[in-house]
Amino acid sequence: MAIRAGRGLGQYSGVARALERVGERWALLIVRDLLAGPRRYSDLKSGLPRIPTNILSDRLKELQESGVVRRVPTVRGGYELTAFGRGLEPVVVALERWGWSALGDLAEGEVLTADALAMALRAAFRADAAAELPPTEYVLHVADMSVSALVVGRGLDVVPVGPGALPQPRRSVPDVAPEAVLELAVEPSGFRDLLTGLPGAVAVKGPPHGVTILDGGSALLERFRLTFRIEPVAPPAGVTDADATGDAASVA
Amino acid sequence: MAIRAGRGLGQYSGVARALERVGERWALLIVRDLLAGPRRYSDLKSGLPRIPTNILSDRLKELQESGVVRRVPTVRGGYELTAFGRGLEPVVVALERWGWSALGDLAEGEVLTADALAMALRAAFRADAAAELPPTEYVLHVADMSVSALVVGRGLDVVPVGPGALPQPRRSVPDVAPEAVLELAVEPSGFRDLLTGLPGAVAVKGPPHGVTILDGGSALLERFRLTFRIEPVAPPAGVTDADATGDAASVA
DNA sequence: CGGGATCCCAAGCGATACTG
DNA sequence: CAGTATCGCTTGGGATCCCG
Repeated sequence: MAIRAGRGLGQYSGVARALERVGERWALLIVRDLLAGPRRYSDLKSGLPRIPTNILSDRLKELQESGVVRRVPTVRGGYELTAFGRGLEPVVVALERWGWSALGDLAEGEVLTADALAMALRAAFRADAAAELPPTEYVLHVADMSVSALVVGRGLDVVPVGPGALPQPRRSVPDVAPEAVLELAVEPSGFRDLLTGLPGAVAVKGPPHGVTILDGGSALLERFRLTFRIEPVAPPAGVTDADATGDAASVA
Repeated sequence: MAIRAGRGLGQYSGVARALERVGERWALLIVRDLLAGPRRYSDLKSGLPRIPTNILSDRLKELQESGVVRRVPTVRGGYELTAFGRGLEPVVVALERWGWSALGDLAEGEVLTADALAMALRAAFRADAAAELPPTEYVLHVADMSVSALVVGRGLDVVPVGPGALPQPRRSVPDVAPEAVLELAVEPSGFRDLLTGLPGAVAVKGPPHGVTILDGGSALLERFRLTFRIEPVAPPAGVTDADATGDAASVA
């Protein structure tokens, strides 16, 4: 048990305490997926293709000991966040927003999962802008998965649709029928531009590359872009050698 | 290139990109300290007593390659955050707030540094409450170090005072003379209660244990507690055994 | 068949020593 | 003071195997 002494960061600090609990590799990605709802072991594994199974098992055990994750009693292999674990949402959202500026292009072998998509939408959500718009449902199809985002007032509820596991009935927004529905087919490459682009650009240039409107008008797409937007923080500047941040692709 | 294959998380996601850049051990603690201002190698080393020097060297190199950190040209061994790196403040603040709920007591061998203190104050800052209070300076003495927090309207500027390195003249708040100054001597143990306690408690019970007013009245202490407060998110509940998971100190 | 546990190897981390 | 070099140990990665 003297091992534990080596693990601590030796700091009496909230940041250090947080990192001791969820700072290990893969831990916050597991939390990200569980923020979308309860998941089974195999769901987590398939959503995180590069994680070795023993590491996933270890992390889940550690996260349970930290009080971040608990097992779902009724479901074999089911895991969910505790209230304490759900408190990590601001952390994950902040990471998502910051990392967005360094997203670059889809690299080979990288996956885009429904849970990652859901978190991106949560991080991009503008409650202030949404509050002035009528209740709307946005359905996004990316590759082989789909997510539905229901926006009512300042509330947002994102649920993965399709092969997602453990269907959760809880909708955190009031049960109102949306005034309108926008349905988009999005290429993984166009997904970044969809959330990054400036509002108003649709009216001028139409949908970004890789985005097709399946249902709804371009006015609804504009509404989407007012509701969901991630402001780039600052370019990863000052890099001496090449890094893979290919944000130069979008020629202005 | 093959190196990257092993390191990458294989996810096209902002969270994954962020973790690939600042998810390594110690990285976010280095960022935390640099958020307080430029620091020299030795400052970072002494603020992070448990970090091996080669790891500090490696992390600084990696953070420079990621565009998070740059060297201060005029100072030997000086480092500072880039604009991109300063964009991590919401991440660090969110971690600080969450980790605060799991802070526990000061464990043996743990240090409380001025930079950690400054980040705690930043995370605890309530701009809404501060906006309705007159400009105030708060000086905290903890162990052998001191920090000064100047609050003007919704603005906050925290500077470590004393043996801190690279004195930075920049004050982000307007240069107003504070209407009042509160000076506190705080034990490391009392520091947590000072930021966690509910407002109003001072009037009833006086200062928390381990907090002594050196200058200013208890009304100013109440002002402090309105201005700086970290709401606990939720207890690290649901743990099977004691909540001492992660720390070796089994002693209560 | 899904949910993990066990191996082995490589890479990362930690402590110390050493150099410009 | 600001790192680099080296070494043993711990951890993560990948494949396999076991158990219900």
